[in-house]
Amino acid sequence: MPSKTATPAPNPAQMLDNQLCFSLYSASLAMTKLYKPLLEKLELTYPQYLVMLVLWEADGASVSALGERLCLDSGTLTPLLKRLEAAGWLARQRSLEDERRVHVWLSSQGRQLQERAAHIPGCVLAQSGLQLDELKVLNQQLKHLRGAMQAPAI
Amino acid sequence: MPSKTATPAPNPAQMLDNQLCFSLYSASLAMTKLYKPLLEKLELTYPQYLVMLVLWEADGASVSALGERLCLDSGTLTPLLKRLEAAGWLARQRSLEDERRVHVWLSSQGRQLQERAAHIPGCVLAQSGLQLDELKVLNQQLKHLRGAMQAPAI
DNA sequence: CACAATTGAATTATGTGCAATAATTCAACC
DNA sequence: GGTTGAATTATTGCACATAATTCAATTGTG
Repeated sequence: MPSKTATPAPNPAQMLDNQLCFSLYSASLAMTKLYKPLLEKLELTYPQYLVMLVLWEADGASVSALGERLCLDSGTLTPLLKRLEAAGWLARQRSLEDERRVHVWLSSQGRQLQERAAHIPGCVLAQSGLQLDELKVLNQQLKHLRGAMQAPAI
Repeated sequence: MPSKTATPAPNPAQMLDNQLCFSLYSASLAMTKLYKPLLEKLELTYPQYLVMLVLWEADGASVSALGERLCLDSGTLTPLLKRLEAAGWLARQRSLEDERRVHVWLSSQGRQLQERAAHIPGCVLAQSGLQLDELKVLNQQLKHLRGAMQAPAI
């Protein structure tokens, strides 16, 4: 029943509990699950919610601008945007000036959704059990980490 | 070209840069991309690598034990384990004591892979630009956050 | 022992992420 | 004006994640 050779080398650097990557990964999945019941009422998925956040700040952004802001590429965004368009939250329109570009415009329903979603950050904060200060610090640390990881290899 | 009503209410709580959820989400995706070139040489995906980390610590774990450890369910793990089995890293075997259970055993190649993967944590640490201390603190904070988010709603 | 409830894994359907490729358009040059 | 090269989006294929369902095996209860 036990493996022939017991764990050959209990390398601490290879233990799951010591992996920042796993904490990040599992915390991110847990966060998505936390949002799910809140977003279901708006009929949004979590990545769709992120797109709406961007559009509430910058309506009319191009697909590539959305991608840059969210660190996602068009292969992810195009079908996602089509679903948001089918749901009536926005419209995609090819730019007249540069027909390579596609811009995304909120519908009036899409703009109204901002108010209906205004309670969500507070709900999540409450559920997380963190103080606002802690949250801000962690947010900064994670932004810093993301920046470091996106930097080109030396 | 601009939207009819300019941003109706610039609610700071709804701005992308203030969302811990997005920092978490984007940092996690960036982390996966950081691992990708390292794991490609071992022909593992990132979630597959996590499974291997668990098995190197606890060979013969059941599917449900793996799921509990990794916060993943059988719908994710079953096809993933089948791919790892097809690649020759492990074997799945139904328990004789309780035939509902399926246990996962490393092959000798799977055990040998641990050494071939031993350099990865160091590579990622170097690329992240963090000091080991910072990393440990962040790891603890994220584990705490995950725990809070997994706690049942009040 | 009978039988309902529970558990564990697999299956199915939907929605991301991402790499690779294709198609289209724009800009610059000849 | 036509052509070439770069930029941008769309498409395709694969691998997760998750919820919901199904099915078999086990456990608990009387």
